[in-house]
Amino acid sequence: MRYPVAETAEKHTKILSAASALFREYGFAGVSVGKIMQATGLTHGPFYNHFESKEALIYESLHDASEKALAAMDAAADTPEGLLAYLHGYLSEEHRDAPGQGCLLAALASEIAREQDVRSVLTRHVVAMTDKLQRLFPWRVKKNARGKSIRMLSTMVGALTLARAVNDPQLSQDILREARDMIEANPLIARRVAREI
Amino acid sequence: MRYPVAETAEKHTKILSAASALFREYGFAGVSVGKIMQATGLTHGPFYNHFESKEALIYESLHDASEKALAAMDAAADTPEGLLAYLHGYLSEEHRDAPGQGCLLAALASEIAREQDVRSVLTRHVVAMTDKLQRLFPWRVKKNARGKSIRMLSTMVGALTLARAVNDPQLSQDILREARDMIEANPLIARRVAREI
DNA sequence: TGTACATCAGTGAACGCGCGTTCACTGATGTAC
DNA sequence: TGTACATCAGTGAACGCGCGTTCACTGATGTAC
Repeated sequence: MRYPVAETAEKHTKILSAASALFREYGFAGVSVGKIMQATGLTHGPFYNHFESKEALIYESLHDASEKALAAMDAAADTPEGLLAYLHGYLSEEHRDAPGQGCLLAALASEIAREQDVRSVLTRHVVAMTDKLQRLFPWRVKKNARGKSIRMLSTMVGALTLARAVNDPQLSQDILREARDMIEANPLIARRVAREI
Repeated sequence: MRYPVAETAEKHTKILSAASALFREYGFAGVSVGKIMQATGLTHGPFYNHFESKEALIYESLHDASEKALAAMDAAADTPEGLLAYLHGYLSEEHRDAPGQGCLLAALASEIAREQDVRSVLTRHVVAMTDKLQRLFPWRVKKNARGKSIRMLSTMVGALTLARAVNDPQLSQDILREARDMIEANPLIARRVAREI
């Protein structure tokens, strides 16, 4: 039967966001088209009314997740203090325990490396994140701001990935704490934080 | 037909090493039992003469890869200079382009995080690597050696993962170079390296 | 040392299953008049 | 404004395929005598 146009568009975005959360939580191979459609309350058939293939959905949902993440970063981190809070949140146990709502780099980078088609989306995401880091942080006045933001992003992604993979709760906590401490050990940040207190 | 005992043991290790390379290159879900057996020159049937299940092979091959990696690290990095060379190798383009022969953390951490059974193997690997780092490096005399080695491992894993996922060759190189520079920026390492030259 | 035979890893067809994808069908919506 | 009908997203059975796993069979090896 025919359905209202508004509902159709709504379902499209529901599929997209269900897919992007499930992919981050279980990986591309770990989520079937049927599971995604089930999460939106539909049967698996009409998936192909919305997307050309699972591959196309992966591409679109990553694009969607990237834009949402960057927008959220903009909203939260419009000041150096806000960015500091954002970085703390990134390296929090809450973020570690909710990969479906979290960073797509930490959740999917290794799987994306094997899928040629979606690497460009991830590349743009990495560039956008390092751009934001160097634009907002106090260290922007220093030399090699881009390099420092790349180092920081590497540490963040690595620490979150390891904190998730390890099954010793204490070690997991330690990994996150060390990465947080490292960020705050930046002299310019330390000065800024001290001023706040 | 019956086969010599020596050959049987040899085939067992061949399956193990083929599996551990293929898993790191294509992920657990990306490699079938048939592909692994094909890589060892056998048909898929006798797989179950050697291993109880694919799950059991994953566990055993990770264990094997971890021990080999730690042994190689021991052999290469028995001096601070050797360790420095090892770290350079870790963050090299050669390592980036050969995930099948490379670090299991960078290749499989996110997938392992989803497989409860094998997280203990990865946990032991992380502990062993940070232990080696803090034991061998000049910074061992300073405070919080464990913390610093955790930070270093996070940066290494994150940088290698991102360098592999990104499809811009220049950006990929920059990520690796920044991580290398970061390691050398450690004051105690810088002093040591300067003395070498 | 030579012979008879039990062993058991490898063979390859077959299994049930879940996957991505297709398709004939349904029927309320939106449109033409 | 009311009626007739074309549209098209959702339904759910079905497809071919590759997966992990099983199994009856093979036949050289290793062993018992």
